[in-house]
Amino acid sequence: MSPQDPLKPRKRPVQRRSRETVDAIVEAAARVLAERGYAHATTNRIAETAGVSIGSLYEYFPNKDAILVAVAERHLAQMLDGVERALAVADGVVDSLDGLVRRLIEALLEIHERSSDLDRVLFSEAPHPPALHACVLQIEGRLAHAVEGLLQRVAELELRDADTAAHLVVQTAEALIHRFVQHGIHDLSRGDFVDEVAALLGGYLRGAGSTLGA
Amino acid sequence: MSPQDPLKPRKRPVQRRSRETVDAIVEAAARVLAERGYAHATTNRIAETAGVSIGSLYEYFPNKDAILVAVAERHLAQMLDGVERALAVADGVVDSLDGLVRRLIEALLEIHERSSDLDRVLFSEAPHPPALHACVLQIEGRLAHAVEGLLQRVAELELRDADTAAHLVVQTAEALIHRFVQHGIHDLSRGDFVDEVAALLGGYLRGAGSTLGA
Amino acid sequence: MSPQDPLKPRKRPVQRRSRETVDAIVEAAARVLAERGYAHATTNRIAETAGVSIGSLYEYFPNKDAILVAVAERHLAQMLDGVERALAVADGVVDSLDGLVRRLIEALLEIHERSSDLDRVLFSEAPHPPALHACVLQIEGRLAHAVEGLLQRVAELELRDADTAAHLVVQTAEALIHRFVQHGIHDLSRGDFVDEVAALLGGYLRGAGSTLGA
Amino acid sequence: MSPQDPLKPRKRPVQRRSRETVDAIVEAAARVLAERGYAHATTNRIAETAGVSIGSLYEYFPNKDAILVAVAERHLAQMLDGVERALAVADGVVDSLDGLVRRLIEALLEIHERSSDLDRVLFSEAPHPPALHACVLQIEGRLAHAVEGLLQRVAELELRDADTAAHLVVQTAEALIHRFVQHGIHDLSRGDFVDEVAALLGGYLRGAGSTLGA
DNA sequence: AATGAATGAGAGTTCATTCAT
DNA sequence: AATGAATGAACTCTCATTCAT
Repeated sequence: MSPQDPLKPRKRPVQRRSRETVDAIVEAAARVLAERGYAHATTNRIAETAGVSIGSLYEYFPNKDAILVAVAERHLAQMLDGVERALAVADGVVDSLDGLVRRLIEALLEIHERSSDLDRVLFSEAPHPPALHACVLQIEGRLAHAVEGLLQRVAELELRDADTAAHLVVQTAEALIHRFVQHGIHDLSRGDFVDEVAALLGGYLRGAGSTLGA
Repeated sequence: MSPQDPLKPRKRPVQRRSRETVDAIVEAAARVLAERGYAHATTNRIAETAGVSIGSLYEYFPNKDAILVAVAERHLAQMLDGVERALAVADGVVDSLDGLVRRLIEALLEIHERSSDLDRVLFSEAPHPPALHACVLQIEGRLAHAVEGLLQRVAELELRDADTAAHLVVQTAEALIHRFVQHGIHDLSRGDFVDEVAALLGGYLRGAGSTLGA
Repeated sequence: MSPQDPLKPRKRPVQRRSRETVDAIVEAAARVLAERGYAHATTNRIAETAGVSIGSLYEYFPNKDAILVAVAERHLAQMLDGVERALAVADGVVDSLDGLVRRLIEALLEIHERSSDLDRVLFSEAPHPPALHACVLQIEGRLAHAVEGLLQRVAELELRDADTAAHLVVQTAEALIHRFVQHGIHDLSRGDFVDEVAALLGGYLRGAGSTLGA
Repeated sequence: MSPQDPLKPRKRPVQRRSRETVDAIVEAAARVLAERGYAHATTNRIAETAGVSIGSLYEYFPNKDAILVAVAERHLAQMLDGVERALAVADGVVDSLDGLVRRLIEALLEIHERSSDLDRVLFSEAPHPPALHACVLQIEGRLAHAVEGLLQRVAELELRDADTAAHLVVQTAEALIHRFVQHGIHDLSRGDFVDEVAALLGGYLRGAGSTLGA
């Protein structure tokens, strides 16, 4: 009745059957997107892959982009989950800066490696409706927040603006890792790449207190 | 009829008139892509904007992606040109590391700001055929090479692997600046952003000799 | 399963609850048709508005057109009722021809004004299955019959074929009033319009005896 | 480039070939509409009937309703033409009121009889976008104007407001004839129907001078 | 060399209707 | 008697590409 947000799922699936349908659609969409790219991921193909009629698909999603957003949301949530789990190990332990940075890089790297095709489609190829962008922002914000919390426990650091530093670290890691996974960087091996990024971020964080303060 | 590279322009424009037609098409494509996005940049629209019939467009380009590649090539060449020009000022002068890094950041930032719409379309929205990717690689390689040359003149540095360092610097700067121009980073002002990136890259380069050497 | 008139309601609603459900559906359909037009009055929307599941709707109506016919029947019955009530006032009184004609026009006009949206949808926009047409015929017949009865009491008239005259009067009034309410006629004010139609019908009736007789 | 009127034909057909294409489409649309009704007159069916690809159809018409409007415009123009031709005979001759009225009725009747299917679809079944309505208004206006001119030559008449009278005559004749052709009126024969309408309009016009003046 | 009318596969989306629950 | 998830044929419309002129 109300002219609803054009990218929000159409109805809450209340019954178990419909919940499964929605899951099947999102799952199928992720696969089709990863395998064929955005342009060839047609709604009919997604429905077929999900083992669901096209009508059912449109029962739950008002249009193609809404599916895209749902896929991205699920994917980003999984990513965040993975990284948080990886960082959580450090929670009790007093970690060195280098250890922390490397754990972050490794976690992000593994996740990107596991879903590189979907990553490419979702964050390079597909249109970025505001809803998707907002979702990315939120996830990166939460990731930065988690990193910030850890940074403040590292004895050797005295950051002037931990918030900004955390954001820049996350953005830099994300961006470089995305590039590395997608098309490599200057033929660097995986190990060398990690070393370089660790050096980059470590150097930044060690200097960040004085730099901004200067 | 003969099997030909499907993304290379169809004929060498030998005559002057042809050359102008090709230029007009590429120019028009760049404008249409920037203004309407990849999805709405139809070949008919491009031809119309170029003041050329759709038939003529296909005389010079075998398909839509070939136009895309041509636009990207031209755009990247202009970008490289701009950065090289900006860095060239430093050629005679013995520059400080910080000065060099900031000049690089400023040059890239200005260029991205000037063409942010086209950048977004070309590097986020549009499909990335191998030919385009190769082109990007080449440009980034040349940029890294230029940066490497400058790095070796900076007295304070003793890089173990200047080549890799230069590549990473270029990639990091590129990636962060692209993100900053497209959707900002954590509400950082332009000035603060430049400071942070300078700190990031400066710290890396100063530490790079020992880190890799360790 | 048995071949059944495809536009007749499916089951006699014998029980009270069923009767209420049917009424709710017809009422909802009338509203949805008036508010969104035939093309956007989907059966799902009607069921939802009626507070009934789509399954239940199809329990009582074999298809969409059957709902349409039911709405039209109810609407026409209400119209007839209104006009008959308005004319009934004249029953005891010996009315002048002009008074009778004006009362008819006013009654029809008011009714059309009250339900102009539904009128438009029902009689202009929607398909006219035979069942609907039959219904219209019947109502107009009864209306003509009522008018005929009144005409015969008007002293000043001596109609040769009161039946035909009554039908023509009703048809003309109906048609002109429908047009006037839907899109106006030559910028005539409501009052002027009534005057003109009264003149038209009055003139016809006064002349009808001799004209046909000639 | 400009966001054009969504119901205006897309391009002026300049070359002869395209002019023929447009004509074929409109002609085919008229036939398909008349034969299958609005709901089943799909754009693909129209294109196929016209012997033209669906792409070509959308080259010249931005959407389905634009075709409808084009059909209506052509049809109305033909109708107007026919009536004007029929009335023109009276131009030189000093006609009696009854003669004039009958000639109008006959002309309209013949035209409606010739295209009753299309009439039904165009004016009852199909949606009435404003563009179509404007077109109807214009034609009826011109028809009324022509009738008004003739009325003023009829010696026996002294109309107070010839403009309004002409409009009402045209509207009434139109409406009744449309009904008569579509579903008959009270089993009246064609001849009787013409007599009745002539009586109706004649009576009105003869009385119109004094009625309005009263 | 250039034109632009024509093509048609295939896209996203709707909605009357069915049927397992 | 009632539900509402599921269906899928059919729709309108787009656009990269071809080819007769």
